[in-house]
Amino acid sequence: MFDLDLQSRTPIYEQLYKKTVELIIKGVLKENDQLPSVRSLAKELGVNPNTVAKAYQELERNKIIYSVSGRGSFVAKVGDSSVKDYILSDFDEKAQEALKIGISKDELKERIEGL
Amino acid sequence: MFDLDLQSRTPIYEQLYKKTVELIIKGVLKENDQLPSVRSLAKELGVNPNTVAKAYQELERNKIIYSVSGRGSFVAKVGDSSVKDYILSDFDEKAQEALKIGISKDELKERIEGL
DNA sequence: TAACTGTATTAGTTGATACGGTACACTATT
DNA sequence: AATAGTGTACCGTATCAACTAATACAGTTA
Repeated sequence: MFDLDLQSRTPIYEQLYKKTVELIIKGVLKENDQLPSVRSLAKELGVNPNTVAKAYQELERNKIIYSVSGRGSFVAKVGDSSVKDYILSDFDEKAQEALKIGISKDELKERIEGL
Repeated sequence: MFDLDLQSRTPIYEQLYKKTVELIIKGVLKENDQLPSVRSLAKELGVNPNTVAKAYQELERNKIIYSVSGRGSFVAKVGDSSVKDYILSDFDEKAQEALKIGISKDELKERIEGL
C-alpha cells in the first residue's frame, strides 16, 4: 500500500508524503480514516520510525492529516487540507518549465483539452 | 545569461544543465556555438570550476554539447525534441492528476494564462 | 613561450537524510 | 492500576551528495 523505492534519491519521508497524498486523492484514504501508526508503518517498510514521523509531521503541517498523541494520525477534512494546492503548485511548476523552453500557452491549453 | 539560484536545494550543476538546455532550445545558443570556458563561467557565477565542469560533462554525456581539451565546449544539437517530449509528458502527468481531483480544464487553462 | 582550454585527482567542508536509542506524555483497554 | 499502544522530542552517529579548494597534466592557440 505504501510501497516505496529505497534506492531512489528522493528522500523516503518525501516519498511517504506523496504516497499518502495520492491515497487520499484516489479515495483509498477518506476523511478521518486512521493512518498506520508511526511504529507499525516503519516496521512494515523496514524504515526508521523517525523517518515516518517526519513524513507525518510534514503532512500535519500542511493540514493534510491531523495527529493526536496517544490516539494516532488521521486524514483531515479534504476541504481544510492543502492537497489541492499541492497538486496545483506541481502543475504550475511543470507548466512553467514548458513555457521556459519556448512552448506557447496556447499549445499547453490545447494539450489540456486533448486529455 | 546563466543566472542561477545559489539558495535553491536543486544542485548548481543541475541548474546549469537545465539552463544550457533552455538556451539551446530557445535558439540563443546554436549548433557549434562555443560555451563559456569552465573557469570563466565559474568565476562569473562565483562558483567552483569543478561544479561547472560537472555540468558540462553531464551535458556531453547526453550529447547535448561536445568538449575538446585545449579548445573548449560547443553546442552539439539544436532543438532536441526528446527534451521537449520529456517536459511535455511531465506536464501531461501533472495535468491529469489535477483533473483527477476534480479541477476543471478551464481552471487549468486560466492558471496557465496567469503564469 | 605564454595563455588559454578541458580533464583529473586529492582532500576537506557542509547539509540533508536516515538510523539507533531513549524518553515522555497521552489514550485506550483490560 | 496496569499495560500496551499512540505521537512527539530529543541525542548522537553514520552516510552520502554537493560543493569547495588546490594542484596538476595534456592539449590548443596566439
